[in-house]
Amino acid sequence: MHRHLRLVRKGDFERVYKQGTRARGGALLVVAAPNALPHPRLGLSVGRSIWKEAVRRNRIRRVFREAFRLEQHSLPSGFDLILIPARPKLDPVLAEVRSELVQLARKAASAKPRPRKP
RNA sequence: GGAGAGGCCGGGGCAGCCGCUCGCCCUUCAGGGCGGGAGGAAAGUCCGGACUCCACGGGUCAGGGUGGUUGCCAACGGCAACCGGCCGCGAGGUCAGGGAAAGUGCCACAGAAAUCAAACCGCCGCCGGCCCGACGAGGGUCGGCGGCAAGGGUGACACGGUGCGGGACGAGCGCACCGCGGUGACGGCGACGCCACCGGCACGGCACACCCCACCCGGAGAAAGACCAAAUCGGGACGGCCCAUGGCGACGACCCGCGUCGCGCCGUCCGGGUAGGUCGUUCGAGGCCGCAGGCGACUGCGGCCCCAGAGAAAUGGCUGCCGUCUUCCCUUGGGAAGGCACAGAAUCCGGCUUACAAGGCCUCUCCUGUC
RNA sequence: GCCAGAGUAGCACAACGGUAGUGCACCGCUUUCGUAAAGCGGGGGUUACGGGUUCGAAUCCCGUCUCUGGCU
Repeated sequence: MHRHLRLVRKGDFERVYKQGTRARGGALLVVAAPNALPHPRLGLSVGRSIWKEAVRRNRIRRVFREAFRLEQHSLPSGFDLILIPARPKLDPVLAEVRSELVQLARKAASAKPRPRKP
């Protein structure tokens, strides 16, 4: 996907974590924050605690990215979305991730921003 | 046919659609076309280098590493060939494999004794007492003196082992063979091998205990480092304004007055530097093929090829057909379901180590059977 | 990317190269009307794993795995 659809800067991640709203499902944890752009942007965070092997973490990133690519027009526009695996040892299935992504992104986007403790 | 030893290959294949990333080209700046796009271990980070920056006059010491020999290599703790010990009938495997007469230390328990030797049970001789016999010969027993280290027993290990002779019993006391040590000749670049002679035998083990000897080693690491450079902050230079005729400081030798400059504001420029960006960044001790040299590791020459370069980090998703394995079903023959490892580049090379499904190949050894 | 440290009974920890122990926990007994505490007795270990040195290894050496921590 194009570079402008991705979340790149360290500052962007910190802004979303600080101001964003969260929604959790069986496979995904979505953090959403408005970005003043006419399209959504994607950020990924897959740490070593999910899988020890790099291959498996790459697999999760690729499935998440593919789900975002296929559903980007069904997502609420003007939001930055950070996708985090909801639990360790996740073996992602594309169809489930797609439907859950749309559902959780809409839920998070409509929720009221709630200031989190630093 | 069975049981083994050593080494190697492999890492599913072909298409279609939708995507990602890099390079080149076209472009109406929307995009389009063509080509490249994970590994043998990319892994662990255990060694060695290249490349950067820092430090640096030399030597010694300290600290760390290596440890049969000769070679290969940019270098190595890697590799090759050879030597020696141990294991295996063998093919082969394995070994940090220098020094224990430079010094220090340790060797528990058991045992008499664990290393300048020593003697528990013992064996033998002499002397004396007692007993049997007869007061003798001979024998038994107790004590003393002396000789011995063969046998028993302890142990992981006990001044070498086996045999013969010898002797009161014994003992390298003598001899033969083996082992050990020394000297010399010969072969080999060398580790070492082999032969002869001499010595009757002493020098237990542990340096993967400290240590000694020989050789090697400066430190940090691409988040190294170089360049460009917003916003903000403060620094410097120049110009202008303001001087409330005030405040502080400097200068005009000193005091008073007075004057000039600066501290203030604005503008321009300069250098430092953060976010961010660019380079380093992929052509290299590079692959493949052939010829030549070498037992080999490897080297030389010639030809051909360009083979990932991301950066909150690309190499993906879906589908069809074929291959292969397992299970099940009807049983010429097919069908269905499920599976097809270990694992993901981050500056780059040379090794080592570890992980790895199914399958396949080469060489060699031993046993058995048949011709 | 780079670099340290640790691994011993269910838990927390000991152990000059010479029979692996201590406390808590567990089981049984004593004590009590009963329980707790206390006392006595007992079980429980491939010393993370695989090799090597040594007569002998938790300890020394090499490799592997796991965990923890640090720098950036």
